[in-house]
Amino acid sequence: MAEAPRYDDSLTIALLRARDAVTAQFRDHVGEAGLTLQQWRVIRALAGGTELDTTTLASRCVILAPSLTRIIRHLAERNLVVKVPTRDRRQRVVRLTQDGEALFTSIWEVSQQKYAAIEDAFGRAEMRDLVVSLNRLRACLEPDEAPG
Amino acid sequence: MAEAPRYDDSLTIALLRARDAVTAQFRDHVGEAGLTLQQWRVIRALAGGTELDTTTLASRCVILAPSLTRIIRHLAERNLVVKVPTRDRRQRVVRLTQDGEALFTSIWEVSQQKYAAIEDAFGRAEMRDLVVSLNRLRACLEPDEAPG
DNA sequence: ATGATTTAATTCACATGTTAAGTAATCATG
DNA sequence: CATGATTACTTAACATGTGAATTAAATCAT
Repeated sequence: MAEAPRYDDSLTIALLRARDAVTAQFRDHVGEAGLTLQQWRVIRALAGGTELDTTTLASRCVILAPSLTRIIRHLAERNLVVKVPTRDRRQRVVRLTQDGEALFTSIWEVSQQKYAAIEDAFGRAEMRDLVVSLNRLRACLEPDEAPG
Repeated sequence: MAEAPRYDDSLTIALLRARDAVTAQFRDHVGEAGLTLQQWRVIRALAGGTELDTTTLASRCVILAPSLTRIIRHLAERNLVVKVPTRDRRQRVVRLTQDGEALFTSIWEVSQQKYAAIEDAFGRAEMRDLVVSLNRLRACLEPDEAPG
């Protein structure tokens, strides 16, 4: 039990709290548009006509496949995404509908402003360094990972 | 739409991925003991006879109150925690049972080893800097927060 | 070509995340 | 001491996180 790090100093807790603090900056705005943050990540990944399969979407949005299945079902029920036919019929490739693109546009600008506000508060260079550091941490722990 | 950050560079995604990578180091070991990572955070916060109310636990473990209610119910059903009587009967103060302390002990040592392995892989100084940076980020975004 | 294997998603079951509403105990005040 | 406000939790309802099992389609090895 000798030299346990103070609970507040633990990397796990620091990551959790930082993530909570950052996502809190966006949750209200995205929520007013009727989306969860996870749904927003999916829509953002598909913006601009991008067509993606479930596996790629899951990787880019950091959402597990079973969750993504449900999220896509929700978005499809609201006519925000549609399935795209594919050669390999195991794959589920989706893209945004016009409604989906419009919803993206209506959220994107303010979302960028809020991102910029975080940069202003924290420091642009510090933020760049932080992201680099986080990505290096991930690379250390997942040595054999294809770049997303 | 001009100068959107590349998706991989976004702070949100970097935080999500880093968190996933770090928690993945612990999930299997904690899971073999029959605990989720959230349950483990609660047990860790209570280890050594500490008695805590729901609000303090929620803050320290970065778990929302409704989730904590269920987690404590689960842990109580398994006889790992018990309620402690209080003057203010609105509060729910809990502590570990003997079984709970024993379970903590059985997990803690390996957990520390895994934490040390992350430090070795990433660098001790870099990790200290990263945690400081994450906590500063949180402080920037939540200016009026009492220290946990 | 055909059966074994692999791959891509989905489904299932249970746990947690999240917001809003509800409940009971305490506090502040007249 | 009565009562309205506040506090500490809990419930409820729905969405996502997570691992295991399942399904369907493509690929591989003969």
